[in-house]
Amino acid sequence: MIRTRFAPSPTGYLHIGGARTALFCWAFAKRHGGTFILRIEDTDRERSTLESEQAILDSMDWLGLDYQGPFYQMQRLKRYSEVAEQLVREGKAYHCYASREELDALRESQRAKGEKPRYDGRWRPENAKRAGLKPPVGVQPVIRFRNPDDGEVTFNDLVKGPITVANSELDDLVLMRSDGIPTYNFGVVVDDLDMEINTVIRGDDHVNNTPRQINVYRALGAALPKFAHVPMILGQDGERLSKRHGAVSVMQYRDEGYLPEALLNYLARLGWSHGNEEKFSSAQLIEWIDLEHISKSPARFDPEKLAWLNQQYLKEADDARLAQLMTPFLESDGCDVKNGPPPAAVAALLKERVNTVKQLADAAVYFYRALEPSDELKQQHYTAGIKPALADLRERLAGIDWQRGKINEVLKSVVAEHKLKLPKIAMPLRVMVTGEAQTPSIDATLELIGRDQVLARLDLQLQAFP
RNA sequence: GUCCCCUUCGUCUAGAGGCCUAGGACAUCGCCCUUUCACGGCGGUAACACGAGUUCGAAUCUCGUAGGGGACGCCA
Repeated sequence: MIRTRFAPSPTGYLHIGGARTALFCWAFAKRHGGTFILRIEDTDRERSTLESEQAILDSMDWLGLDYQGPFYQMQRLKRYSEVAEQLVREGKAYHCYASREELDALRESQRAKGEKPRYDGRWRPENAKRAGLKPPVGVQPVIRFRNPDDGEVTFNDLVKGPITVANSELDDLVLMRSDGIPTYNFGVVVDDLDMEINTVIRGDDHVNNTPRQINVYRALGAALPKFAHVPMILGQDGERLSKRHGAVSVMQYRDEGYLPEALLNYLARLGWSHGNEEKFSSAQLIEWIDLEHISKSPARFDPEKLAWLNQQYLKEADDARLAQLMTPFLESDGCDVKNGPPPAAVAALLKERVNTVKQLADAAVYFYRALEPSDELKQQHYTAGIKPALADLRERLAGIDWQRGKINEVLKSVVAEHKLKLPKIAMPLRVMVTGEAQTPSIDATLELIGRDQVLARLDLQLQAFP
């Protein structure tokens, strides 16, 4: 039985890199009929916030990644110190009284000498004894793990293959801080053990932590989970993704009118592949997901391809759903949606011309209120000599059955009688009614806007004609 | 600085020694469709980082170089 987990720290919104990791964990668990756990790693009291936690939960929800939990590390404090004390008793960990200043100085001098900064083991019992170190009074010690001095740690990463690190590269990491809260490297191990996580899928940035954690597992006499480290997502410039790259949080994509299934699909395809498949559902992802096809190198985030995918999903999305998503945008733009054309019909007409729901709403505005054409458009399309034909058209539109086919007939006959080409009259008509030069086919557009509105707008604009 | 990892079109990738004169997708360019703009259809440009090996044969294996990323906290 596969058990995976996603363990974000609530120090910020859920960003797309985290979302992708969560997606892989989720899909992999589902693929094997296993369990996917959400664990909130809230041991950083400085930076953890309730808002962040909520944002993470909301994002998971919006993406449809269902989980068991959430579990909170701050509710398991007792358990960590239990395990840490046990390690101390067994001589596998020890108390360290070194001050932060002392450690900073140590690191700095090491760096200056071109060495890898690392704790020197000064409070290891035998060293402290030899040096005659006595625990300073009133200082709360941290608990450090006694890392093996020799040998090396090798593990077979399910994505990257075998990875080996010499123990001489590792130092004695802090397990428990002086305030009794576990550090990340200790918390994960205890939790993953207690929660029986057997497949750890997480970001690339944890590769270097893995050997340390493996040593802790061993000290605990525990069996190792399998590790799979997925590469990071980079910005378009190849730099680590950050706010400066624009939208990086899942919520932003929701707010800009992306569909969760599109984001999920894009994220899945970024750094993972199933042959040449580009567009696939979560169900298909679950069926196909495997760790072998996750690429080893970081991928750049491409907003254009996401936009394209979103458009693909938009095209086939249910009109009523789109109407619902689009309405708030419209209303905040001052449109009276209730008294205008049915938004589902509007969405149906526009959805294959836009990339996002927000764009959909932007494109729908003229269905709900008149937009004044720009001077440039007027100049371009309000040509001399065309006014009689337009006036004629206006009169005929007033008397027909208001439906697309009839509108089209009138249009054609006016064009014929005035010996014009269709675009010659369709363009000014379009601009007059919608204020724009680019809209869906004019008959369908007119039909939806409604006769009263169309006539009123025509009357107004006809005055502006030369 | 030290250690770990990575390297196929601009981007995401297929590729697991001969199927590769390297395939797909986004982007880009051109044509078609067309009542504008889209959608759609067709076609084009474009890549195995470099250098040595191994092999009858290498994008695929090995080594080196260069470049990129990551980690070195009482952060996660």
